[in-house]
Parts: sequence; structure tokens; C-alpha cells
Amino acid sequence: MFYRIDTKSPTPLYEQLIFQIKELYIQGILEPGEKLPSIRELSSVILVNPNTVSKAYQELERQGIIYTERGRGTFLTDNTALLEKAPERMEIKNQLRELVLRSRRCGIAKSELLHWVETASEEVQS
Amino acid sequence: MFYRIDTKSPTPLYEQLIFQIKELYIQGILEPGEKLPSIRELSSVILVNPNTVSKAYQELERQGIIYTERGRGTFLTDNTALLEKAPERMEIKNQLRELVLRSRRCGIAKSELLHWVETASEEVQS
Amino acid sequence: MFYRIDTKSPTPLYEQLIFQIKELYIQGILEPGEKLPSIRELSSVILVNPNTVSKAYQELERQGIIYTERGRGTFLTDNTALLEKAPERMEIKNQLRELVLRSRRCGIAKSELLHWVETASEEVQS
Amino acid sequence: MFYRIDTKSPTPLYEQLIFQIKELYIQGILEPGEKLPSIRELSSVILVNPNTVSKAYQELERQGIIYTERGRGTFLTDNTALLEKAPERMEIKNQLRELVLRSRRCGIAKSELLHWVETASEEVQS
DNA sequence: GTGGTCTAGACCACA
DNA sequence: GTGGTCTAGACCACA
Repeated sequence: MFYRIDTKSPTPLYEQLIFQIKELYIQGILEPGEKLPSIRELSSVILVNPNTVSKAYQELERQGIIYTERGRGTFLTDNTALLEKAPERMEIKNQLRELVLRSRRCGIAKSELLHWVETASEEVQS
Repeated sequence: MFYRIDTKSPTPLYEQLIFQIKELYIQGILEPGEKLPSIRELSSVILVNPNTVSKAYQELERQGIIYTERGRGTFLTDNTALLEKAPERMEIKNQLRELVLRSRRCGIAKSELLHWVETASEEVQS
Repeated sequence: MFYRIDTKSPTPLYEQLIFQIKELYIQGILEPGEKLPSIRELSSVILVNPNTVSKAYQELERQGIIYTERGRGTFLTDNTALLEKAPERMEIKNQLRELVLRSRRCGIAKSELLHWVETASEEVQS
Repeated sequence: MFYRIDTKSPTPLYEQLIFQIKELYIQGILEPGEKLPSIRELSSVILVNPNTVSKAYQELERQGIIYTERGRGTFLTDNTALLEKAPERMEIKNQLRELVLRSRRCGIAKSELLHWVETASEEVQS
């Protein structure tokens, strides 16, 4: 199984799950239309409470990445928007890693980087 | 007064204070050796709980940016490390803003960017 | 075959079946006295669990739309009430669609519309 | 207090809360910028679990109706979009009630109305 | 005090 | 079996 969770990370478990499922989808390990593991199944695999998995699935549904059929399970949509953006996502991720590296050499705290991302996001939004 | 905080920002108030004092120092608005406002004074100016200001000052002292003389107040150190790094800080901040902009066009959520900064920080650290 | 269900719809499958059989009846595609497919046959055609078809048939029988003759099958009744109401049903359906359209322009969520239908139904009932 | 919940309604409690807060806002009983009761406070008033209130608040935040300041509480935004749409909302609500009434006279089940709202919503979306 | 996350476990409608 | 809702209660960072 390729689902994994880090309980020591500051990122909430349900967000880790969201990011990971997106990543698996982008990498082609999960395919459009494919059935995801049931909430109970996944929760027992990654040793996390079913509610936590449910929260992740609901957020993914809100984002249009997955949909649920009542009584049958949860499936990936045919939404290919994510797939198309995959290369640029990768690039952004890499450049971000580089910036983090340089920040460390400058003595810039992680919290300050996070704050800059926050403020930049607000600016961009308006 | 130039101290200002945004209670609506997701960045904790005490961190906003830390970042701002650093910024004022880098920009030369606050100078080495200068006396900072007392905790009570500052907290009444920016309408924040004194504990919050105190927490910011403690962290800045831990970072060697300020020091306290009992009964006299808190002062900026002569630490010039921050000043030397000013241009690179600026550059990192700008590049970060650009990445945020591109992320938005890719449909990458802010939470995902924050998570990438987290994971990259962990990698770098080890 | 004209029976079709949408597993992605939030409407329960057995309700979709009910509505569809009524619709086929109203449109004259199914006629009074006509024999409906057996549970097993229909379930294999529309790829649905036999229990689901059974539940739909039971509800239709309860409503007096169909009746069962043991060992012979299920048949549509001569009940013409549905047929008489056909034009008004159509009109209501159309007006509902218009309201949904206007709602969207107002930013009213589907969930809110559904809730209003619920509350209005309760009022009317009492 | 004006917050009230009907545990017997088929509408989930957290959705009832969402609708009610919107309604109170539209009617001017709650005003922009005003502080909402804390999660714990409200949950004890309406005798509902804090998690349920939290879920409602989070959805309202996602919709841009409220925002939270960490450690301080939850507040209504200055978003006036809802207020501007108030009259049309009212009208739609009333027309919906009328349709429900007519439906009852036609023998149309509540479930069928709900289904029509669902299908119309899908059509409109695409 | 505030909200956010998480666990454990119940009950429900639906397939 | 499936997901959705809800309760009870813990722990956390922050103000």
C-alpha cells in the first residue's frame, strides 16, 4: 500500500491525506474513475480515525477531485485539470525547496517563510 | 507609531510582532542600541494582550536581536547579521511572492504551499 | 430499453426507479395493465442490486401504481389519477427548474433549496 | 436567544445552523463585524455538540460569511452580497412554498420534488 | 478564554 | 458492505 501518514508532522493528518491522494493521482498511480479505498479500510491501513479520512475525502469532493456514490464508495473524477498542471506543480515545488534552502542560510525562520506565503496569498487574492 | 498588527491574519500575533520588529530594524527605522517600547506601552498601542508582546520579546531575545536590562528596558543589540542579510531576504521574499502567484494560476491551494514549505524545511534540517 | 439510472446522482437509486416508472407511465410509454420486467430481469438490465428494484416496486405498489400477481408478475394498475395530473406535474417541474436557475444567480446553495422544500412540506402537512 | 434547532428535521443540524445564521444576518438581527457566540457557548445554548457548531462555522467561513480570529472568536464579515440578494431570496422561498403546496394537491411526493431540484441543479451547472 | 484537530464509537439510509 | 451525521471528550496553540 502506498498511503502513508506522518503523525509527527505539523500538517494536519487530513491535509496530508489530501495532498497525498492528489500526488498519487498526478503521478498516475491512481487513475480517473478508480475506486478509492473505503473510509474504514483506509483508516485501518494508515492507523487513523475514520473521521479523519472522511474529512479528507469530503474536502477532495469539494475540490472536485473525487465523488461518492452512496452505499458504493468513493471514486476519482475524470477531472484532468490536475494532471495538466502536473509539470508546473513539480517545478513550483522544486523552486520552493530551493528557496527554503537559501532561507536557512540567511537565518530566516520557517515561521517567517510561512508568514510570507500567507501575506503574498492575500495580496494575490485581492 | 509604526507598529501594527493584523488580527485577521492567520499568522499568530506574537509572530507578526517579531517579523515586524526585525523588518523595522532591517529598514533602519529601528537602530542598534535603540530602546524598544515597554511591554505595557506597546501592548496598549497596538491593542494586544501584554502576554503577546512579552512572548514576542522573549523570542527576539532568544534570537539575539534584543536584550533586556532589568529595570531599564529592552534594547536592540548591535547584531549586524540581520542587516547584512537584508538584500537576500528581500530577494527571497520577492521570489516567494512570484511562486505564490504562479501557484494560484495552477490551482494550488495555499495550504499545499504551506505544507511544501514544511516538508522542505524538514528535509533541509536533516 | 428505456430504464436508466444514474449512480452518480444524489437521489437514491430506488427513488430514481420510482420516478422513472411513473414518468414512463405518464408519457404513455408504459400503459395501464402492462407487465413490468421482473425484479431479476430489471436489476440485471440496469446493473443494480435486486434489493434496490424490489424496494422501488414495493413503494410503487404502496402508492397503487402497480400490483403483483403471485407467480405471474407485476403489472401497472388502471389508476388514471397520475395521467390526469400530468400537465400540472410538467408545469411544476418547469417552474421548479426556473427557480433553481434564479437561485444560482442569487448564490443560494442547492442544500438551502432542499431545506426550504423540506420546511415548506412540513408546514403544508400540518 | 434566537438560535434554535430542530432535531427532528431531516436537515442536518449543522446545515440548519448555517441557514439560520444566514437568515439572522439577512434580517439584520446579526450585523456585519458582529461577534458570533463562541462554539462552546452556542453549543450549550442549543444543546448540540461543539463539533456540530464547529462544522457549521467552518462551512460559513468557507462561504465567506464569517471569519475567525485565533484565540479571540468568530465574526461576521462585511460581505454585503447576501444582504443585497435578500429580497430575491425571500421571493424564491415564497414561490417554492407555493410550488410545494400545489405539488401536494397533485400527489407529488416530497422526494420527487427534491429529486427535481437535484436534476435541475445539475442541468444548470453544466 | 478562543477555535482546530483528533479519537472512539454510535446510529442512519442506502446498495 | 458504503459514506454521513452526531456525540463525548481529549489535547493543542494562541490571546
